[in-house]
Amino acid sequence: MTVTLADVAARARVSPATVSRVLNGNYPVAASTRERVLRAVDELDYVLNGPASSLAAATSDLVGILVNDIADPFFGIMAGAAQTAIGEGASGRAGGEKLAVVCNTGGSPERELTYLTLLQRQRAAAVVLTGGALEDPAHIAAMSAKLARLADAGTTVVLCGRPPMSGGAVTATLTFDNRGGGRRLAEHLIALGHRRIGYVAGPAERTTTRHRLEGHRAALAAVSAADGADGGAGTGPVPDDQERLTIHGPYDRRSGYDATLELLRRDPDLTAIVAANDTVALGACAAVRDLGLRIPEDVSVAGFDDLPFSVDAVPALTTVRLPLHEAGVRAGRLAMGKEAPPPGGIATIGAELMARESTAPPRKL
Amino acid sequence: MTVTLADVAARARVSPATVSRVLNGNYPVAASTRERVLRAVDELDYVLNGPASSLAAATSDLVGILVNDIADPFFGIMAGAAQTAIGEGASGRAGGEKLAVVCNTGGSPERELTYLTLLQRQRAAAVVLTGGALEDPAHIAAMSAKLARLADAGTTVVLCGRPPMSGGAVTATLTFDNRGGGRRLAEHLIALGHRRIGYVAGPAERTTTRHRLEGHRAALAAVSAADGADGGAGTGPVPDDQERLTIHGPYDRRSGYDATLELLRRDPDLTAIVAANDTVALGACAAVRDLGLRIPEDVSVAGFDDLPFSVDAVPALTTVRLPLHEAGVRAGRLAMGKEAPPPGGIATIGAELMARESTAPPRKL
DNA sequence: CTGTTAGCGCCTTCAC
DNA sequence: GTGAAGGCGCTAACAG
Repeated sequence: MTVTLADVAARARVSPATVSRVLNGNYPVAASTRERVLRAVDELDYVLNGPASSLAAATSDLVGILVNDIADPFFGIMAGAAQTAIGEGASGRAGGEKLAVVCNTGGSPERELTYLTLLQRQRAAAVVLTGGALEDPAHIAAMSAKLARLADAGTTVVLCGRPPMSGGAVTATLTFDNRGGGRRLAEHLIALGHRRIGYVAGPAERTTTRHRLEGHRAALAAVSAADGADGGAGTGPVPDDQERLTIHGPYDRRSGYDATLELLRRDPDLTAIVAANDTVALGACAAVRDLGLRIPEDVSVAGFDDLPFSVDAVPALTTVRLPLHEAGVRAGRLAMGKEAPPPGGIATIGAELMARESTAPPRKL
Repeated sequence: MTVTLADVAARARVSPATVSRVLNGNYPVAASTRERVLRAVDELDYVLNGPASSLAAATSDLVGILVNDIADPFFGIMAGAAQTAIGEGASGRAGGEKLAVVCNTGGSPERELTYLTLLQRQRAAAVVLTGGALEDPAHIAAMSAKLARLADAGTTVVLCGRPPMSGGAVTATLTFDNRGGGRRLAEHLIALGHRRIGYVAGPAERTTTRHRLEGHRAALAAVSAADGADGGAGTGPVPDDQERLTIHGPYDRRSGYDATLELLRRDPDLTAIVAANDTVALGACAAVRDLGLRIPEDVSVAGFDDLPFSVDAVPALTTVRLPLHEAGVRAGRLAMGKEAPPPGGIATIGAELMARESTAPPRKL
């Protein structure tokens, strides 16, 4: 029924081993022989049996890319870039390519582990984990163990936009400077004169959430110390109870909307809202407008990530740019061994402030 | 080094065959035996060898989902929904799950075929193709042939948000009513009084592009016939040369921006711009604003898809809603055989007009 | 440079 | 309900 390597060998009048060699291209074969084999492959419309090949070779050409939310362009951009970088070297004829494949965990720790097991089962050549990690100690331990096993089995592990993990299982880590980005964004608002700033944070247990928030708080703490109790140059002092001005929620539009309504209810004198990311910021903008307030005259709003739609928001969204595409490409190359890991295995990727129209000096009270 | 099924059998004091039976769960095994085997699996931290298993069984648990652009939420939402639907039935312990995996073609026909070959190689259990198809006859023929081979090998093929293909290879097709959506959107604008409407279309050779445009043109042709030469109730007659008011380009923000500038240069009297999708519409909005025109007072703008950000655009974007999530879930279930195919194998999914603030009656001249 | 020989780890009839 | 044996299709030493 299905044509096998032996059939090709018969038609080309060579041994199966020779066919295997020309197909894998990692062994010298006479040009004329190769020619004959390739022709037989075409004539028979032969397709290699992946499982058989993987079984015999004890490796596969599968590369897994794990993302938290495939519907979020934040992950889509990174994953697409990584997939492209991995798919390169395509000889057109589906020769030695890897099958780069993205797996959507939906942010669920169980599914994250399940996917890793599934990939382990397939003897994946490499695994790329993208985006923030969960801070639950049990889950971290489970992940470390799982990654260690994968590495043992020869799978390359790359982290992209994710904090470093202890243990030697990880080949390379590309981590975003979320803390620095958060800090610079807050400093930008402070420089404009803002002191009462609401913060719509992401899910509490995620590293990305914590780091961005820490950067934000650090900037506020610094100005608080400098200004003294009188509030310095800005509109009053930095409020003491930052917790009250922070609301956690998922990384979606709805969370931004609801949290912003609540923040402005708790403290109608807020002059700015900072959101966990651009999507959340969009929701925040909608809430501000629905309250009859203007952006940025009445309330400034800022996001994070600089997704493609952010520049088209009205007013254009002030945010922090993360080089998602570049990071994805690099992660892909790292996973394929096309690029040497950074010194120490860890590279920090900068986050750049993009000051646009959604932030401005606060209205004088 | 790596623990095999035989190791588990030895530890559980049963035969390899028995271990296989409890792992696959498709054969009666005594409860006590099963218990013992499962314990051994846990103690040894055994992970099934996928390739070996697939080779012996001649099937794999891999399911491929092909998308044109993973960074576009249009595809992300469908793919995520499909992946979730396929991943269901997870017994928690990575038992009988499928490995649902998304492949990004980047809209390239070669990569589409390459991915199918790769999936064929892996003996994928099912393949879901999402989004519009290329209309190049050669590519269509190649795709049909490839899908036929996949189907022959036992792979289920499902089309989601894609036009039907001839040939019996496809198990089920879910196709969007792009034509109807385009028509209803145009009718909405016509009812508001618009007659001179610019159209920023997608890539010329894609079915989605053509169908949406056809719907649009059909509505205009109808009103043109009804109004007669005097222009009827609207602001003047429907222009004859629709080609001149149509510009093709990729499905991205930039294309919308550039094409809109060009359209308004060609005909400054346009009262509305219709975009191929919401992302393009965002670019169109930016261009209109940069020309110093107001939306919708000076120019109405509309999109297609109703992606999550569209409701937060300012003004909120009039668009056509496609039930992407529902379609994705259904495609996933179809791929898993959890749901019977629609009668005739083809189901058309409706497209609903979402009239919002970015469209209004044209200013009187 | 090419052919021969063993398995890779598992599933699946068959017997019991 | 369980064990024994053969083979799935390919690759990787070895020879030659």
